[in-house]
Amino acid sequence: MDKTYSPSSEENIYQQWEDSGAFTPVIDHSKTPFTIILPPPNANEPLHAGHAYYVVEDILVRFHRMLGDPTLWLPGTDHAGIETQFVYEKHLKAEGKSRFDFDRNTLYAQIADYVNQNRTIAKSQLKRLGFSLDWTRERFTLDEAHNHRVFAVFKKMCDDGLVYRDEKIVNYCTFCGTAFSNLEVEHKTVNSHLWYFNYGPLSVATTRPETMLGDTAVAVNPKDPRYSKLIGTKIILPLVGREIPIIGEDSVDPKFGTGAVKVTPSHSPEDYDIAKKNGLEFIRIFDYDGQANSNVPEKYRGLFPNQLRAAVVADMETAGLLEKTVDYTHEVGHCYRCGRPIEPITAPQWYVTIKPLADGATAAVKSDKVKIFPSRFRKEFLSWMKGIKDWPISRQIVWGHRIPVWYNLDENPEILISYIDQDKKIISDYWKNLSGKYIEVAAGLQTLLAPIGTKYYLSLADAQKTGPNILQETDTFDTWFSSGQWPYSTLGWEPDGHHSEDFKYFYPTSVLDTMWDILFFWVARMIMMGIYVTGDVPFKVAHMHSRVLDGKGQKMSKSKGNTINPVGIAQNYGADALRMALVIGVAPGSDTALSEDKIRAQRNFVNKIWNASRFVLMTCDKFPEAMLSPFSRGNVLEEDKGVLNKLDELIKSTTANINSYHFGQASENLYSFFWHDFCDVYLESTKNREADVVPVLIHVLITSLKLLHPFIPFVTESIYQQFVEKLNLPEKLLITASWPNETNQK
RNA sequence: GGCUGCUUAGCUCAGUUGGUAGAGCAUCCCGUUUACAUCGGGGUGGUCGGGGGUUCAAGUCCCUCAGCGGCCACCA
Repeated sequence: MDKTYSPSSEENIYQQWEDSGAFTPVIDHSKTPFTIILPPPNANEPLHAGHAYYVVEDILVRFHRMLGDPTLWLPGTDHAGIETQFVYEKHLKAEGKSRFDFDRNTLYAQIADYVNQNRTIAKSQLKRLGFSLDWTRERFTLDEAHNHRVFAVFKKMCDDGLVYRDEKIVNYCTFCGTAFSNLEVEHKTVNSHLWYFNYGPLSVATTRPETMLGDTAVAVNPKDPRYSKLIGTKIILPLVGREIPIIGEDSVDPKFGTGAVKVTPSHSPEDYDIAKKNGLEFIRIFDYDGQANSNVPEKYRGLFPNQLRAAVVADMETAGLLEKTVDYTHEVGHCYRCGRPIEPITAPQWYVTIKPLADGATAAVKSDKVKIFPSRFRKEFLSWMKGIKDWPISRQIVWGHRIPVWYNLDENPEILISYIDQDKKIISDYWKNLSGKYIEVAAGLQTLLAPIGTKYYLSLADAQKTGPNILQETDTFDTWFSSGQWPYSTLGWEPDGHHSEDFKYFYPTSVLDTMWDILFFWVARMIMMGIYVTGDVPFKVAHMHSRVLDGKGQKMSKSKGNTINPVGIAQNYGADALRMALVIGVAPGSDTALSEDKIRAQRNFVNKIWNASRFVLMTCDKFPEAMLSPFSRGNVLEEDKGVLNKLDELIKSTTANINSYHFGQASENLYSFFWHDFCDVYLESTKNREADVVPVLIHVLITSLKLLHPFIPFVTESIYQQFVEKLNLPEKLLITASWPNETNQK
């Protein structure tokens, strides 16, 4: 053995594990399985330091494998809809192109190529970090099998009346060209202004002057004596000349601004509600690319919101109708992807009625059928569930599962179609003006926009029975609608009820581990959909692990240049050092600062284990006749009792700490025992002892290796192999060796 | 605005049911024919954010104040 541990052999060890079949469980109905589905990494970029936190799952999986449970850790990758398309569009931009240069099929194929390359990289990286995943069961969210399950569940939801289309206010990013759910909107504090506009008999205060062109009412509080007699009268909207009513609305706060609110139903969530309640007109003034449309006076058409704002304010001022401008700080929604302001806008979208699903999930969490750990996330979960809104599941992007509904164009001439024609020009027009060009339209199709109420079919065959000119919806599912079905889908749930053996045996899974930032996006959706589809929870425990920060406690980001490449670390210091550094002394769910110092310290620990083992092997060589005699708990000498008692405590505490997800404590105890109790004290004490110490030394070392193995699998396996050879141990691989029991009887 | 977490040694952080303060790194002294200098022995260093309360006993429970962070949220 070399004087220092070298991580260069780690890849060989991984290969040995994989070849041994240890990652693939044997289904045994007399035993309870232990199952984890890997949160599929996004297949759009190499892994980052956060992915190294899969180590939590590997610890659990290796622990249970050693306990003898049939243990499955199922790998996969996520197509990651908007995230991936966004990344890919950045590549396109670098080439001077954009998504508008391609028909949807071509764009999809390009992104698919890109993703396939990244999937290969991710797989090799996961292996490099030692994750004991069952690669024979690898999945991808756009696999045919997953696709057909997602579609079947959508159809089931339609049949159950849980799917509907509506043209509500949605969070729309005009740059990304798609709607988002509330979760994908980041609220940022913005220093802006309140503009006071004279609307004739009264004045309004607004943060969004540009939307006044779409005002269809002014609302006042009916109890406000200043305005109550104006209710029911009409005013002429400045700049536009349209007549709009003054209405009474309880939610208006008389103390804010002027106490009168301009109502823009198509561009403000609050105003949308007011309009629905009062039967107001909806005038959408922005198109989905963000430009002012033909509903505004000629001179404003084509302006983007910020340009329109300047123009409106200037014109109101010129008209003598701008009373004052006051500094005002408020929260504005921004696109979580591109960072631009979200435009609340009415748009037809597909929705899932969420209440029935949320009720099931809430009950499951309240009854602890799904335990959320650490418990503060349980509180967050329940309070979010309480206020949950219907889920907009459609996204106006290419990269994802295309929603499986089909339209007969001739039945729906008002469908708006964008396509690339034979001359490579983008045409955008209604079907009624395009009929006769079906083949060209279908070939160059980019998007279609079907008005609310458009008749649709849930299968292509059904649609084709009604006519020849059929197009599938171009919206895709929210990526979480797909990944929300990951647990039962990857295990082989089948819509026809003929589920796979895997599903029957491994579902519900044991633990779902992820970072807390996707508790609502993903964990909640999995619980809701899992219960709805299978009648059972998708996992019994949802464990939220820590967030990785840099050594100074700053969030890692490429722009800051403080990211850590986990594979680079593994090459320099060994995957074991990285793994240990991520878990040691970290409180459940808290942030962890990952510095190179910390990794180096753990590299030293790994080396310490290596050298202690070297010492034990040398002692074996010194007393070759003693090394094969078995360790016996019966005749333990006084001088060995101390270390054996501590070892027993360690077995007990490690087992308990892993079972209760206290990995930080478990690893700290292991570190402290091995370095101080075993090496500094006990090993030193054996240096002038005789052959009788050898069985004890071997016993304590091998037991320690077992306890350490879930945390630092490579070095422990590597050392174990030396002993297998020397002592001809019956268990040939540490990965499948048995977890220690307490042995020392006091 | 609602909810939630954090504040412990110079730095990064542990401390699971309350019982005389811990680790790693850094620092200082000593040590190398020794399994390991990616090491060993020893030391310096904290009135556990402030205040109050419960208790025989509080870093640990309760209240309050201050600072920092996170999540959620349609108030013009």
